[in-house]
Amino acid sequence: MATRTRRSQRRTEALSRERIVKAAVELLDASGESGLTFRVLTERLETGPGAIYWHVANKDELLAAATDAVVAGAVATGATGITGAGEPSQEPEDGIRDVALRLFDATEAHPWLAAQLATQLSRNPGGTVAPRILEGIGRHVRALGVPQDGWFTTASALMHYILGAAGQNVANTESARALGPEADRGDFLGTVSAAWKRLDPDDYPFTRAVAEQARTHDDREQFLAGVDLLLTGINAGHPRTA
Amino acid sequence: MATRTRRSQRRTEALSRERIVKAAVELLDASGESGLTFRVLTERLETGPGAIYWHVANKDELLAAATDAVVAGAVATGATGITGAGEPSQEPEDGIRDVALRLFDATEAHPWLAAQLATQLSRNPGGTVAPRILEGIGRHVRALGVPQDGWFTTASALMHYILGAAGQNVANTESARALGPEADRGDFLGTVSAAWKRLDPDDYPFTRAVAEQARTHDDREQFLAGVDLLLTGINAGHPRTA
DNA sequence: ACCTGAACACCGTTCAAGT
DNA sequence: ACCTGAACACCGTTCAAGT
Repeated sequence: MATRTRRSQRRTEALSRERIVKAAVELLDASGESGLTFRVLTERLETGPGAIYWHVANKDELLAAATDAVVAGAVATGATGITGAGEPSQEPEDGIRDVALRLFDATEAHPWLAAQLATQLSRNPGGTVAPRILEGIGRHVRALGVPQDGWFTTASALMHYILGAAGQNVANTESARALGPEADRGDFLGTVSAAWKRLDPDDYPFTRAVAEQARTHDDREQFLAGVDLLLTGINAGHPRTA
Repeated sequence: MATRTRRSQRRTEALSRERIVKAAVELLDASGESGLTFRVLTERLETGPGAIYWHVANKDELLAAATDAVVAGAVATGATGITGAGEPSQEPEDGIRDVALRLFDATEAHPWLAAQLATQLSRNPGGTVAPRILEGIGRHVRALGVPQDGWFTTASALMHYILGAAGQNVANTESARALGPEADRGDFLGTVSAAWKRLDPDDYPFTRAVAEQARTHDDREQFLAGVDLLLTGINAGHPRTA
C-alpha cells in the first residue's frame, strides 16, 4: 500500500487561514452552506479538525471570513470608480450603479452569499463587511453632492436596498436550478407566476395583477430600476447645480 | 410516583401543526435559531420526534412555517390600510410607511426573522411570504398612481429595501444585547463607531467620516428616511395630478 | 508553533411498533 | 390516523498527545 513516497513531489503546502478560507468558499460555491463541513474540509485539506481549529476559532468565524473575502473581491474589482490616473472617470450615479451591480453579480456567482451577508451583518455589524460596502457606495454619495449630514442615511439606504434585492435575485436563480438541470429561470418564474395567478382574488388582487410581470421581468433591469428610484429620490433632496 | 391522575384535569391538547409552529416561534424568540431543536421541541410539547414529523416534513418546513406565521401576523394587523367601513383612511404614502414599519417592528420583536426571511425567500420564492408582503405594499403602490407596468418593479423595490433595512436593524439591536444585560444600543453603536474611526484613513475615508452619524442615528428614523427616498423617486416618475 | 485523530455531546431524521 | 421512542448517521468541537 505504498504509504511512503506517494505524492512526495507535490508537497502539500502548509495549512494557513488563507488556504482554509479559500477551500471553504469553494465548498460553499459547489454545494451551498450545508456542503461546508469540517469533515469534508478536513479531507480536502488533508488534515485533522484540530489543525483547522488552530487557524480558525469556529465555524461561524469561518463563514464570516468566507463572506468577507468574497465581498472584498467584489467591491475591489474595478477599483471602485477611481481609475489609475485618478480622474473621476464616471458620473457618481454610474459609480453607484457600478458598485451595486458588482455586489449583485457576486451574490449570483456565490449563491450562499446573500443569506450569509444578512447573517454576518446581523451577528457582527462591527465587522469588516459593512465598512467595505459603505465605503464602496459612500465615495459616490459624496460626489453626488449630498450634504454631509445626510451621508450615512443615504449610503445606508442604498446598501440596504442592494442587499435586499441581491438576496431576492439569488432566490430566483437558485430555485430555477432546483427545478432540474435543463430548467432555466424562465421555467421557474413561470411556475411562480402561475402560483400567484391561482391566489385568492379577494386576498391577493395586487399579487395576481402583477403575476404576469413577475414571469417576464429581467432581474438585472429590475434591480437597476430600484437603484434609480433611490437615486432620483436622493437627487430630489439636494438638486445639484453644477 | 403517581403516574396516573397527574395533570389529568389540564389534559394535554392534541398535537397539531399549529401548536408545533407556535412552540417553534416561542423557542426562536427565546433563544434564536440555535434554540430551536427537535429535542427541546419534543420536551416542550411532551411527545417524541416522530409525532412532530407526522405534522411537519422537516426542520426547514418548520422554519418556513414559523416565518410565514409571524409575517402574516405583522402584515395583517391594522388590516393593511383598509378600515372596516372601506374608506381609504390614509394617504398611500402613509399606507406604505405603515406596512414598512410593521415589518420593521416584527423583525425587532423576532430577532431571528430577518435572516430567516432572506433564507425563506431565497430557498422558496414561490412560497407564501413574498405574496403577503407584496400585497401589503402593492395596494398602496396602486393608490399612488403608479402606472400598471411599473407595479411589480416599484413594489419589489420597496420590499427589497424593507427587508434589507429591517435586517440591519436587528443587527444593531442584537449586538447591543450581546454586549451584556445592562448595555443598551447606544453602548453598542458607540463601539462600532469607535471601530470605524480606527479604520485606515486611506482605505476608509467615507466610513470614518460617517462614524459619528452612525453613533447617534435613530434606526427607525433612518429606516423611514430610506422609505421616503424611494417614495420621492416613485412619485417623481409619475406626478400625481389629483 | 503547529498538527494529529480519537472521543464527546448533540443534532435531524427514520422506522418498526403501538394505539 | 396519530403517536412512541430507540436507533442511525452525521455534525461541530475538544484535547491529550505528538513533532
